[in-house]
Amino acid sequence: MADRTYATGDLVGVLTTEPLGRILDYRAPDGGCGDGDFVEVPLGPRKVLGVVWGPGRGDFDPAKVRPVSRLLDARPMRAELRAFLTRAADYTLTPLPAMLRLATRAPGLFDPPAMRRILRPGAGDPTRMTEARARVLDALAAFGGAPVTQAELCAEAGVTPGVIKGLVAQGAIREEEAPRDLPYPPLDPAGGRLVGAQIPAADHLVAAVAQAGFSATLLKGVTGSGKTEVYLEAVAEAIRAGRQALVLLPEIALTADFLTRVQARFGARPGEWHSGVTSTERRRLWKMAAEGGVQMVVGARSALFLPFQDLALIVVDEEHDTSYKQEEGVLYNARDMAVLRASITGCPVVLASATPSLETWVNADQGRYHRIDLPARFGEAVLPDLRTIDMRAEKLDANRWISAPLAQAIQDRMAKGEQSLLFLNRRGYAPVTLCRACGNQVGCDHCDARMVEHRFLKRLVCHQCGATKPIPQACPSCGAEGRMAAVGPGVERLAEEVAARFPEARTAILSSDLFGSARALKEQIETIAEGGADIVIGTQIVAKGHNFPLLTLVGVIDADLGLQGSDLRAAERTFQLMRQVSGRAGRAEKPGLALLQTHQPEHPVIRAILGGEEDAFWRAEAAGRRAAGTPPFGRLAGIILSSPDLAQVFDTANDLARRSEPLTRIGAQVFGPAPAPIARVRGRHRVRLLVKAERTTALQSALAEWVGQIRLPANLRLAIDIDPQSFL
DNA sequence: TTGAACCACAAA
DNA sequence: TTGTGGTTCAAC
Repeated sequence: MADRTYATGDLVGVLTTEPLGRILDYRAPDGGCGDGDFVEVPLGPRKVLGVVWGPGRGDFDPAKVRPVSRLLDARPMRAELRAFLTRAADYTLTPLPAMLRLATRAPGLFDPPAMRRILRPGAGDPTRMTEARARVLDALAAFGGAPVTQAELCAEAGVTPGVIKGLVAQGAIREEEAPRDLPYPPLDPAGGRLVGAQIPAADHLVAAVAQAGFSATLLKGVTGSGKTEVYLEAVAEAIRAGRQALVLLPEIALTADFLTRVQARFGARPGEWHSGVTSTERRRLWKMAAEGGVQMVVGARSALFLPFQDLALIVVDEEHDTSYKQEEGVLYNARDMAVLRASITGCPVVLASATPSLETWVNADQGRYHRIDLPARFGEAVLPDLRTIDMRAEKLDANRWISAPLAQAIQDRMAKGEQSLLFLNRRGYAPVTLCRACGNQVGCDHCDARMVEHRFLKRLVCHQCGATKPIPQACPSCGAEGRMAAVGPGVERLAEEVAARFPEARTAILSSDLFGSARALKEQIETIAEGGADIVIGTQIVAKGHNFPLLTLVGVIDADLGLQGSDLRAAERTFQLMRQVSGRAGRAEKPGLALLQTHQPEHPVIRAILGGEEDAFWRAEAAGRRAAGTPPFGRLAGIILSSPDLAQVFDTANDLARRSEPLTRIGAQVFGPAPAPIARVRGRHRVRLLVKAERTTALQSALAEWVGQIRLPANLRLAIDIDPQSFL
């Protein structure tokens, strides 16, 4: 769609961020406007943000059409981003205004340009050189003349503002006024040393960037194979071409580590985008993305909606990670949307993982994606020796979870000064608190979830909604005193067992809820990497890209955990998690060992993990899914209805199920309604329907027609989840 | 999403 | 009659 311009008074369509069903007609303001212009328009008694979205439809009473209030001071939204928002809205069945909100999520975007104070090297010398002052001047020089704020310089040099003030007073640093939103320091693409198989892999990606058309590549390589270095070469190519690159990471906790690596490679930090970034910084990055003042952005899934001026490459790192799926508000999978954006933009997308998702594996297998396999490098991590411990043969005391062979292995590592990691994917102290008198389990008051004891917080916590309450002395159900018992292990409790059995060991727990900030977590990780702990106890979080060079043993406390339930992806997820976690152990000079405690050592997933026959495992999974007609060979959509009124949700859901004609017409099946996996969350009852269709059908339009048949009661919410992560 | 308009009902 | 709370509707 080519951009049009409109003369003063012409009818234009404006998309606002208000949840209205349609694009509204306005009159172009004095001086005219063009497609993509950010505008402020009157809406009822209010003024709201909008984007000019094509010519007006002219079907609204001309006397009631109001003029655009004003043009906002921002680069117009490019046709490419508008097309992406439209297609993403259509695909996810999300109203377009909600999509626009995702793309304008930075405060103060349209404030008039403001100035702020920046620092530059001055002509004078400090009267007295102290260590802190030297650090400041070094840090300032390191910015290479790029504008720096006082806060940035303080952080970089590790000093308080007082030190800088002193240097300013003495003329060693000069203060200047500069526009508030500054370009990011330039990245230097030169350098980059690759070895072995990295070289042809990087060549391929660099060529794809240079060629500048859409292509999708699966970059598969185990931890330590140098995936990151390889795709950073593709980023370097984008920078050399004066264009922009986006790297998506699944988790904020990973960004700090990653930014350091980028800085080491390119000499400066890229733009950083996620929920933890200050609003000032977000506004700066949003503007610089639009103006070309940032060459590389590292971010969480929402970075996909930034208004890049000239995007040349998208990388989705750890593409299999489930946190790419947005599960609240607008429901989308950032990995899939990244592919969509790349195809609309016409640039390469690289999906990187050691353990790709089945969808990506199939796409590569069928030739839709190019596939590059990186072998482990010499001297780097290699897959450890994997063995199971059959827990049926182990007789453990009550409240003990570490088997004798595992304990012995830990003892051996300690004797050698090496580290062990115990992996248990359960936060808190104990997953269940029950009354020994009546058997009642303490649940959340607002959700149908059990509350998890967190001894660290001295409270019970609902992992669904976050509500907490004190650990009861008397049973809330039968009133019996002192009969409450903690049942089952969480990482905190496992730590207790470790402390009892290895009193001389230094232990560390890595669990997402134990750290107030990403920084505290990073410090803990660094301490461990430097050898500050003998035994590390961790949840999921340890599976994600942290390197512990001294680690040679991984003990998986409960390898069966992920296999429970009838979720289709359970096998896939367990396989990935076990591979990732066990991949943490060992390097060539210090071989690693991974011990999986399991009650079902003959389970096909456990055997596949042990056998290391990866492609065989994927092929078997793919065959199973193909036979069942489930993704990626069929399509699914989840419909979640929620309301405080239980009867109302069921009535509406049954009503929907009865009117399934628009779906059966395209050969789709409707299952349900059934209570959602967690039937009540935050006081709202949730009911779920599942729609299954063939891959090639027009599922979205049928769904829209189907849902459009019924009028929703006021406090009932309906969410459509295309390609749900979990389906049951 | 927001604000205004509308309606029912209770208090006075 | 006034006030209050909840629901419904339009917005260009």
